[in-house]
Amino acid sequence: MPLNKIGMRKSEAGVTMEDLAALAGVSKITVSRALRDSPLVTQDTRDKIRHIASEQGYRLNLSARNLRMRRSYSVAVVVEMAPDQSRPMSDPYPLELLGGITQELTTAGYSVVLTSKQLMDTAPVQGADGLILLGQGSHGEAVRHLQRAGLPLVVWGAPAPGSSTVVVGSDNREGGASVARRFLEMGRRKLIFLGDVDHAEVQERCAGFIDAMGRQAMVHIIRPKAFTFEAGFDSMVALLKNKGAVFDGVFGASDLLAMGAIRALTEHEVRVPLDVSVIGYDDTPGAASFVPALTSVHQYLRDGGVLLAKKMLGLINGDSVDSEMLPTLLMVRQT
Amino acid sequence: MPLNKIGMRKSEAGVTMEDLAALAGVSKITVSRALRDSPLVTQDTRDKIRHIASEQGYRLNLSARNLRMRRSYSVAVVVEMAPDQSRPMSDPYPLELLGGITQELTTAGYSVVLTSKQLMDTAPVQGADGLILLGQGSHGEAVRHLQRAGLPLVVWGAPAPGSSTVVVGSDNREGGASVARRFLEMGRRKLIFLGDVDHAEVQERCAGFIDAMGRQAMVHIIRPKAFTFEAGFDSMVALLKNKGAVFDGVFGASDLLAMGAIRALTEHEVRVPLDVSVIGYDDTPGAASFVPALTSVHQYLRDGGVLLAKKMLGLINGDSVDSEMLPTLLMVRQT
DNA sequence: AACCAAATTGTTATCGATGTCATTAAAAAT
DNA sequence: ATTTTTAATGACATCGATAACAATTTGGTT
Repeated sequence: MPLNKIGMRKSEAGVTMEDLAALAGVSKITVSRALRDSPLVTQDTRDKIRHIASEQGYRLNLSARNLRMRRSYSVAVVVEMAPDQSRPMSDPYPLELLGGITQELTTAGYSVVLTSKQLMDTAPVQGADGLILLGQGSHGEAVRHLQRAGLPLVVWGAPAPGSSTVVVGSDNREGGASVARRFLEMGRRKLIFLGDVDHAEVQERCAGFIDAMGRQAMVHIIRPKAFTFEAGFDSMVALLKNKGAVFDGVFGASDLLAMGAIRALTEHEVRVPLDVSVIGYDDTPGAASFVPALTSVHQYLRDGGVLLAKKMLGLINGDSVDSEMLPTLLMVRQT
Repeated sequence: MPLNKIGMRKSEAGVTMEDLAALAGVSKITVSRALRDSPLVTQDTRDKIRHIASEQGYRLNLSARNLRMRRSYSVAVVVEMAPDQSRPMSDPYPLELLGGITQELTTAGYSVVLTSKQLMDTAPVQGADGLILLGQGSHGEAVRHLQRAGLPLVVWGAPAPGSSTVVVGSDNREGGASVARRFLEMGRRKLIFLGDVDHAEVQERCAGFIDAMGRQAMVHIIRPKAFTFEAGFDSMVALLKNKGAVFDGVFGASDLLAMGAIRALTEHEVRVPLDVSVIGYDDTPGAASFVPALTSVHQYLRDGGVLLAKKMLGLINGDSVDSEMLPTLLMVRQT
């Protein structure tokens, strides 16, 4: 081990396996084995080496290991990190997904490298062992472009019919269906679906909603462009102006849309939920504390993140991996 | 260059500088220099090498470079990624900060590695060249523990008086002051501050608010524990029950608190902003579309992220770096 | 033409960890 | 006691890039 004049480890340079080897009186390969719990080394020496290592504050040099292993042990996650109204995933959501992803991947010994679409051609991304895409939908050129790179790829969102891309998402179809069942239970038969069905996930919610409803109710679709409170408010005001429109239930494709709708209804003397029942989607933190407390479809986003990560590890590992949808839960509250 | 039987580059293994060197008829160090735009190599050979590189789809092996450079060129960012009501930063915010950080660091050639508090002892974090802490306040044992590690550290939040930690945050004091000025302008003199002043950032907002107000107005402080809509609603209801309380302005330490307060006021036949004016903090996406549109203090969080990153690069670079507060902007709307 | 300075390019060693194959020590079998 | 197995450890080469220094070429001078 390199020593300086006063017998200390040379500067802050960091302890290497070689240093540990010298201290333990073994070769560095033995140190390597010991630290990796290889059965090729005696329990005794293993313990001794581990002890010295922690004593010396040894840290594995990832660059060295990764170079040798010809792997980066890192996964790049692409998120859109600028605010954008035209998204159904309201903003807290990517963070929860990220939480799940990070937990799972880090525990498995991988680094999670954060990027945005614009930065995808940079070295850290290209060197990653895999790529997770959040938020911008599962189809579109972005995905196709990425697949060409040949990297393991997992996407959050709604699955595209013909595509072989591995997609993880919450089961929007079933989520929509659960709302339908709730309305039926409550005897609501003239319903409004509020949301931009051009968006894949919203389309699923709508489809599940209508399918489950069958011929038991009428559904009218209104398509605001954004997913905001304001959009919901405006759409509902417009609808209320049309005296011919009669309805007793509104399904908003996002909580904000639903809240905006409730506000509009209330201001027009329509009582929620007495006259009209309203259900939202996402179960945003605000939903429970809204007045009246909003009934909403909850998504297990942290679990979604964990699952995304598991699929990614599977792909990296060469397993065959399928898309998977997570269950949702209808949180019944006042509306 | 290693060739296989049919004269192709060996498998997917990846092109190395050595391969490029062989193709260009130079040595690999020349390739290295050319790709780094070193002035030590002729324009001609540089062009030739760059051309071959892109033709071959060459990618720099970061592990190899980092090993050699004894650096990781990565910065770990610690975020709390589970939802938590006791935070003033409402959830979208970390994401915007992350956006700014990622943009700046990635552009500077660094990877952004995501972690949470629980995972801070894992290899990717320990190997990082620096650490950015978001959200959990600038003081507390977490920071002290981290500083012991000797890594460059930058924190988002309110600066602690005696501490030498580099802190970046938005100027909560000035934000509070801007609210005070607005109330004075509107002739409001009996004011309520709504927020948990135990929290450092909120305390600053409150202090700036009261200071700027001077003796021109009375301020009564109410301290809900959470930062939610509900907390604001409940606090306000409690206050309204107390018939003795007279006030014409409310400053909420978060938009949700303010919105909750407005809701409570409205339900008690108090007109906003006619009878009572309400101002929030954060300028959440929902603020502008709230009905009535909420006046709120806007923070430039993306810029904050960029600044955090710049400070970090400075520290890594050995520069002396100071804490810095970002300006805020009062978005005057209806309330 | 001879020579020196500057501009280019190349050689060798190195970063820290790990796979391969060789070697030694210990245990088991004859 | 000697050979055979088995277990434990070690020497060497290697991953891909770069710094330090050496070698070569080029151009300009006298």
